[in-house]
Amino acid sequence: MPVLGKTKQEVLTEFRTAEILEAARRVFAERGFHEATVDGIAEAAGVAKGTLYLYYHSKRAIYWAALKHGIGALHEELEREMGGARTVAGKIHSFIATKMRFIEQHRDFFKIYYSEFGNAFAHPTQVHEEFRELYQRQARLLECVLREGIRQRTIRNIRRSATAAVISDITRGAITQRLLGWSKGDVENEIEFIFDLVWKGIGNR
Amino acid sequence: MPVLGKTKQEVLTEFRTAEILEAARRVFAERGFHEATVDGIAEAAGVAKGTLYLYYHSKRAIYWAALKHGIGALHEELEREMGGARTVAGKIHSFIATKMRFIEQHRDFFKIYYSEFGNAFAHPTQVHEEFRELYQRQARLLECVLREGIRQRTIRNIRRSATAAVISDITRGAITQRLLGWSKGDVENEIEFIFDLVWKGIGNR
DNA sequence: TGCTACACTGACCAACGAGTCATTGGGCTG
DNA sequence: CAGCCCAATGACTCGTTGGTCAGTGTAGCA
Repeated sequence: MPVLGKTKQEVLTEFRTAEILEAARRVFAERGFHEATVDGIAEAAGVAKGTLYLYYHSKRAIYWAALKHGIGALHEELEREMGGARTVAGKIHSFIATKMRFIEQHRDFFKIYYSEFGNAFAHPTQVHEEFRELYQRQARLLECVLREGIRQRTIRNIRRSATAAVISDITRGAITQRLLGWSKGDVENEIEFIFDLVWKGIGNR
Repeated sequence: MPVLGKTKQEVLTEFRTAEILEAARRVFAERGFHEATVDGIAEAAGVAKGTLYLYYHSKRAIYWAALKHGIGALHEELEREMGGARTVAGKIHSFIATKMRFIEQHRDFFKIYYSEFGNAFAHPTQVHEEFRELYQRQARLLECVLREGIRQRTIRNIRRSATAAVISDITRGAITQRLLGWSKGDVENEIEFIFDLVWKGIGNR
């Protein structure tokens, strides 16, 4: 009997799902998709292997769910933060800053996310397609802002989609370097540095 | 008996090695490290599996050798092309252009190279360390040019290493997008576009 | 208190693939 | 031409792991 909009089963499913996803994120981040074992995830989640298969039909499905969940959370945060900024420069700054800060809080997720770029070369199929979709949704946030900037003449009239890709790439690159421990130093400094470079690069004058 | 500087054995080893590496590059590029099988590589190379183990002691060793070989070739090309350019702007343009063009000729290698960035998260050890070394050797080529530009005042006085990383990242990003088929269009256009953005971003004025 | 439903368990299985090694055969030497 | 050497072979071993399913225990109900 459904009470308060949720049956007992729904509540349970939600709880287990969250538990498993959280463990999966940790294990996949630490070992990568192939080196991670389903047993390992089950142990980290504190359940038996069979239980995982009650909620996800395969190892890949678990991986994919963890990935999607993280991307969703990031996207929401980006929309919120960019929406809060008033100027074009502010929105672009916000994109870079939000993404860079989010990572410090969610290193595990980002390791999965970025390693998926590498893996994407190997799976030319369904998952790959869906991953691209999610990635480009982010790029589109930037494209909108760029369009506005060009209209206002604060930004030179350059190819929007290519420019959005470049901004994404720089941010992604900086984050990768940090995750690999190849660059340290204060995040906030890095944010300002990147924004400055970008803004000089795309701005009018 | 060594004749003309090479024994028969050396010639054979060289031949087999090249043969195997070429096949490995193809197979790893197509399937990724884990999904590729040693049997598959052997078949592609036209030899039996046992033969591979006469020349490399493990699957990883083959992978690593293929990766290193490609990085070496790219580095030589970069040095040559950048050395040929006379101005600072020319050298930076040359870095971007050489790398982007190289890819069109060596897509297989690049797929391995870039997927290694993802994999690097999982192997925090020896290989990872050596990979970083090779990556940073490339960044150093850029840093040198940046130093010169700053001295000449053609480039603003910005953090050299971070800037070098950014230029690498943009190029890498653009290449990744092409490899994944997410961006098409003429390579030469893309080179100009990226160079323009970079130069506006780092230049004085 | 007895019964049922079902979430959960973990021993088990089958497939797979890295790495081995006894055997082969072609080329070179004497 | 005999005989040896050793590169090449590929059937085999054996550890690993994704996925299964018969069995267990407990919460909730009558």
